Amino acid sequence: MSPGRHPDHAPLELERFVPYQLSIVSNTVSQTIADDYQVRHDLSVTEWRVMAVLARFDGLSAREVAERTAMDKVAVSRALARLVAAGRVRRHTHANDKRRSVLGLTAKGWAIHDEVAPMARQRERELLARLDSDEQAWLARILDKLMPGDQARG
Amino acid sequence: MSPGRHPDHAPLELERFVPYQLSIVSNTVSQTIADDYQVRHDLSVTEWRVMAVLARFDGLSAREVAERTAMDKVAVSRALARLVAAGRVRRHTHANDKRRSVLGLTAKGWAIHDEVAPMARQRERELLARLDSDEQAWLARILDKLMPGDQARG
DNA sequence: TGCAAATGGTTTCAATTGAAACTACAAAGG
DNA sequence: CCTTTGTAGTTTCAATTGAAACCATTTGCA
Repeated sequence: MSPGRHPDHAPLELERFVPYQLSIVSNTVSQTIADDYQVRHDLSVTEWRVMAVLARFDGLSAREVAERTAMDKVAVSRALARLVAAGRVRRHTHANDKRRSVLGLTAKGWAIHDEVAPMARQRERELLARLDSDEQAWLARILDKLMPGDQARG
Repeated sequence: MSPGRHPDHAPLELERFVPYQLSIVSNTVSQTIADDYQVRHDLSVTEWRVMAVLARFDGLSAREVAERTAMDKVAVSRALARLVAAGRVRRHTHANDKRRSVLGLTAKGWAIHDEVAPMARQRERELLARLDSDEQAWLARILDKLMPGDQARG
């Protein structure tokens, strides 16, 4: 290598670089879903994730919501503040630990959930419709393997 | 109300919902790359993308950079402002159109590129190492199909 | 020509986000 | 008890981002 020069630059081909592709695909998909119904309900992606988790697991604390949504506790705290203010989530204090909150969807929250969830599934279907069934199966398998926290599982 | 599942409402299983998985995987991967070298060089992901594109295509305008990085023009403008200020990108005005800029990496820009690009590839390899070679091949194919702008190509 | 519309790029202002500090409560050890 | 340390959750402040307005130049066309 001659001094002071950079002879073999081997530039990255962004459009074939997997982390870049993932980011583009992910952002496009999330944006499509967000545009469609979440803007309509004045519901951010983070808020929707919190609602989705509370729909499955009633009575979680904010920390548990954070764990299950892969969001940090500040983001969860802010999402919850909005959701509670909007009457979509109820929050009361844990009987045996006054630090913890006990969270759940209200009737209004369920109503929104029941409208948004099928739509989200529909968007997922539309995304997957661009793949044939082999590709769909491989994608599911690949994403399972790439999800963090899955390294240990065979 | 007992804690637990609400099967009648068909709650979304976030961890099997493809858009969610994509977002988690994408963010984790990008963050890993960013932490590693880009923070070290005080280089954001957007700045790195601009540099990667200019490494391949010398003399692009800002708009062309925006097209090739899937970023909006405001983000590109800001990234360029920082890159030019840091002496990593040179910018001059197009001879026949004084609105357009003509962009390229400086020697300093190339030096950073030549350090970051191999590292980015290495991280990509580490990601893909979690998949077997069948899965790697399918992932490449699937991402190509899911990349926006690819719908038309058969 | 001359003037409206379009284009390339930047700036502004408000909303969003992230990191660290902070409050309140709980648990554990002396 | 009382002090230290840890945990749940919120607030604060600065940095980042996005949308719209903006400026300069070019283009289309009467």
